[in-house]
This record gives sequence, C-alpha cells and structure tokens, in this order.
Amino acid sequence: MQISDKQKYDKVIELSRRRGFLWRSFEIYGGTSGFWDYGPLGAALKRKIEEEWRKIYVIGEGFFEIETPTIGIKEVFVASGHVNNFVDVTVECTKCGAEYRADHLIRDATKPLVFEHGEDGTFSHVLETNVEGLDVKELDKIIREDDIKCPSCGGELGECYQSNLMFKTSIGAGEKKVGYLRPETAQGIFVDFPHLLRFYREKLPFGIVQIGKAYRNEISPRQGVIRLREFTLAEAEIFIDYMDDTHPTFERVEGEKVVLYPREDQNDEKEPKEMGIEEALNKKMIENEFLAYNIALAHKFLTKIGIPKEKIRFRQHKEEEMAHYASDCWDAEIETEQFGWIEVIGIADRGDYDLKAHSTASGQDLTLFKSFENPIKTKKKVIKPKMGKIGPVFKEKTPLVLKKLKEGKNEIKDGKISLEIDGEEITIGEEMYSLEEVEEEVYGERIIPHVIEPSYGVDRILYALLEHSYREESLNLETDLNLNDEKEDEKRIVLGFNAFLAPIDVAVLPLLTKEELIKKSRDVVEILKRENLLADYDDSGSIGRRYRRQDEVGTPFCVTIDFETLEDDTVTIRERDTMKQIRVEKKDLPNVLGRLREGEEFLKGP
RNA sequence: GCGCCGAUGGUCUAGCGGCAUGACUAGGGCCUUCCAAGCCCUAGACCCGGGUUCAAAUCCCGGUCGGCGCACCA
Repeated sequence: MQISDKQKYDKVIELSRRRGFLWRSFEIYGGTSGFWDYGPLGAALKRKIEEEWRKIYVIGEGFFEIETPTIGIKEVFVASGHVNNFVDVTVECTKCGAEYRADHLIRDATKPLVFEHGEDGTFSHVLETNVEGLDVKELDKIIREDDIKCPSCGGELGECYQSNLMFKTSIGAGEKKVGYLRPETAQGIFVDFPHLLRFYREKLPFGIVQIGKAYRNEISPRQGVIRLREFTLAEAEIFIDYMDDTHPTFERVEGEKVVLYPREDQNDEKEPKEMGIEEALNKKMIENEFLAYNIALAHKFLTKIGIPKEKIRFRQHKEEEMAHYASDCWDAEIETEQFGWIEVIGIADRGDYDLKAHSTASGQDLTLFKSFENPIKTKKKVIKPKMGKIGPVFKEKTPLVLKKLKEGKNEIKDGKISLEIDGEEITIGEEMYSLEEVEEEVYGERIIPHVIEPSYGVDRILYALLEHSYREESLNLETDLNLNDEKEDEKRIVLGFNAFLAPIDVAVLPLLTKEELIKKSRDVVEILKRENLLADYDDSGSIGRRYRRQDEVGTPFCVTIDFETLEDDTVTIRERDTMKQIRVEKKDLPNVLGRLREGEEFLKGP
C-alpha cells in the first residue's frame, strides 16, 4: 500500500490540504515559502487552541489580553535591540556583486587552522575562527586585515552592512517614518507598561497577554509549517519583583511532573530527566520560581490539548543560543516524526532588559514604587542655608547655589563648603548655613520589574497536535464477497482530537437519503445550533462513508437519524474513537452531548 | 545562500519527443435500515518563462516552489 510507506508528515500535510486545514499561500501564483493559509477547519482548530490558551492564562492566571499594532515604529525596535541585534552582517563584492554573510565568509576564508587526522584517513579541521558575536565593525576589520577577497571572483569586498530580519515598511506618504513589522508581540506590551501598571493598580506581580501575528523575514525558511515568515504568537509578559520571586499561587502546579534538560546535562550529553516541579526548584535546576511555575503551566497546557507526555520536554538554552534580551530561557519542545524535537514554547527570563531599554530610549519613568514593609528611619545631618546671608552675597546666582547645596554632595572643610558654579569656585562660609540633624523616613523605593515571558508558537503547536492526533486504523472486515484471496485491510484515518478542540463539534446524518429522515435531521441540526454547537449535516454517499469523512477531520460525535427516530424520537450517537453507538432521546441530546464533550465516558449511557 | 533531487486533475500517480494513464476524492442519479458495497452519469491536470524541433509534459536554459544535505534560525 502506497500510503503506509509515506512519512507521517506527508500524510498529515496531505490530509490537511485535502480537507481544508492548511493550504500553501499564494498557490495560484506558485506560492512563496514561509507562508501558509489556514483553511476552514484549520482556522477553526487554531481558534480553539487559542481559546484553551486563554482559559489557562486569561481566566486561570488572571492576565488580561491586550491588542497592539503589528507594525511598530522604528524607535521601539531600536530601543528593544532588534534593529541592531536581529541581524545578519552581509558583505558585497564590489566587482561581481555577490553577497555573503560576513561571519561565514571569514570563518570559511580563515579555516582550516588546524587539521586533525581522522582514523579513516581523512582530514578534518577542528578549529575555526570564532566569529560568534562580533559586530559589523569587528567583522569589517577582520576582512581588511586578513585581506579577504571575494571567493567567487577574487574581487575587492565592499563594506560590511547589516541586513535585518525584520520586515521594513514606511508609515505615511513619502516614507517619512520607518516602521517594522513586529518580530514578537511582546514589545507592544512593554511600551504600554505605564498604562498597565496603573491598570493593575501599581502592584506586582501582574501579567498581561497578547495573541497575534508576528513576522520574521527568514533568509530561507524550510520545514513546511514549522518555520514561517508570518506566524502567530501567544505571549504572556509577567512582571515580577526580582527581590521576591515567590509565586503567589505555586500550589496550583504542585505535583506536575516535567522532563527537564538543563544546560549542563546537554553539555555532558546526559539524558533529560523527569522530575516534580518542586524538586527541580529545590535542586536549583530551575533558578526562579516564576520560571518553574510557567514551565509547569506550559506542560499542563500541552498535555491538556492532547500532546502525549512522553513527547514533551523542557530544554534550557545554552548561553550562546539565548536571545539578546534573555538571561535564562527554557524551551518546551515536542518530538515530531518529521522534525525531531521542535521548539514550540520559549519561557524566558528577560530580566529588566526591555523596560530599562525603553526607559532610557524614551526618557520615561518605567519604574514602580515599592513600599517597604516598615519605613526605614535614618538620621542625617542636613545643611540649612541661611538665606539672609547668602542672598545678598550671591545675588542672581543664589538659586544655583541653593540647588547645589540641595544636591547634598558637599564636603565641609574647616567649616567651609566649596562649590563650583559656572566654572567659578565659590565658598560658603560658616555664617551662611547651619547643620541640623533631621530624622528621615524612607517608605519605599522605585524598582524596575523583571519580566518572565512564556511565548507560544501557535502554528507549531497546531502542527504537532495534527501529527500526534493522526492515526490510521486497520479494520479487518470479514467480507464473504471477498472471493479472490487478496486480503486487503480497510484503512480508517482518524484525527483523534479532544472533543473540545475538534473543528466540527457534531455531525448529523440521516441513515438513508429518504425525505422523512432528511427532514428530521434538519430539525436536529437546528436544535444543536441553538446549543452553540457547530453541527455539520451530510447525506451524501452511504452512512459508512459519511462516518469516515467525519473521522478524518476529527469530529468526535455523529448523530444518526433512523426510522426509529420517526417512531419514538430517539437518535443514536456514534463515537469517533470506539465507533460504538448509544441511543438517546432527542430531547436529551444537547445535555448528553454536553457531558460527553466534557469527557464523560461514552458507554456510561444517559 | 550553496549543492543534489523533484514538480502531471482536489489528493496520489503512470507516461519521459508523436491521442495525457489510472486510482481515490468530489457533484448528480439509482440502490441501500449503521461503518469507505454496487451501478449509471458528470467535472477535473502536464509549475512559470524562453529555446531546440514538423512536433515538448518529455530535451536545453532561466525562474518559482518543494524535499534532502550544508549553513541560518531571538
């Protein structure tokens, strides 16, 4: 059988395209890599995944959702570091015009530095120039100093320049203002920090989420739906007090077991290990309680939507792979057949990087006043100027003098204070001030919150879910009609989504294409619609064919209308996974379906 | 971005200088009392552009897209 020889990825993508989950974008024009459309069922599935996410973060955690533009002005991304750091350094040959990535060019041009003789008689280089983390000027310098030429024509290379991975655009007519399509939704949140702080009434910790599109102009996106140029992020930014990283509701994730793959174990090539989240925290494997909490939360989310536990692990980023803003980062990875372990969620400790950066760049105060439990009382001596003496002496310079004195950086020498005003040295004599001891109370301090950021790649999660939901079942049908001994097992393709995620909630099918049954079926569809269920009606082909159609798109239940329905107003509900049926009264249908959708065992009966 | 390979109905596929295969799917009808049954009918394709040739899906060149390897991946 041809189909079973194929990779699972191919089967999943084929089904997705055939049944309207995923389509390549711009297909009639040949398509463009890095862009995919969600078809009717794909869009529905994605929405339901996002809805589950909201249940956890918005309702569960109490993080409200905001929506900010997908285009950001240049200032935002200059401050955030994306304009400078989210780049590849490129260099162009002045003669033939070929373009190169400068770091690779240097690495290639300067290697091999050392050869090692392999056992199989081949040579391999073991050292290469370390170009990691060099900036434009440094790379440019190396090219000049080592006199590196164009590898294809030997021509002189031009100056290095940065090519940014953000999509650039202009705002308004005449390209007055430069904008970029956001590479993450987070910056919109940081920029709104003063509003958010007031909204949450100036108390830490608080969180805020955003679900939306983000854009990265990847040089060469591959791997189908895994690497996109336009993709959906579901991000939460959790603002915390770094002095107090006790999570207020840690008990919610107690007992959650996760597979962890810390940095050290990766370096030592050890296996990831499963452990309770409290243990990981106690052993300092995860440094921060908020990080640990959010790792557990991510694990809850992924298992809830139906990713098998054994296919989930959390891998800590190595130092060199972390983003420019992160001080620690754990990725949730899901194992897929096609791509191996893929990153689907990044849980980063962004520290105070972003707020600090935006504060500096905008000149705005992005701090929060944190009260001490007990005000700190200090006694200190302050200088009290005697205005009657100072005024007449310094005249119009008096305000400046007072200002200097207030700054408090005064050294008293032999009772005299020296100040520098407009480059001029002046002396305040003993008679011009008095020293008084005052008691000062400090009620708190201004702090910049730190940020913990769980960032979910919705598209990747959706793909992983499709792959893990896809199954083919062999049905051994004992047909007497099978005269030739060609024993061909019939194949059933099922997307085994949890009922609450399935794009179509329920299908209504007349057993036969008879007018009475069709009419009755239409009535049932109307009843289900009133319950806000997405009900599909289908009377084409045989009943078996219709069940298979629904199985293939993951519809959990089919309601079948037969001749008994006409007599006693009962219908059958057929479950996707077991293919078993129960008969219920038509009037109980919404109630029973509701309970089944909540996960009640199927054959328990009404 | 480099190298290798590929692109034919909605899906999968045969053909590889001379009428474009077949299966599945889909639409309509007949039949049919629960899991892709059967019968009849219908619809539907050579990635784009150039070249070679009497003739190109087929050969050549360029492009686009895809797969794999290298590289990249906040």
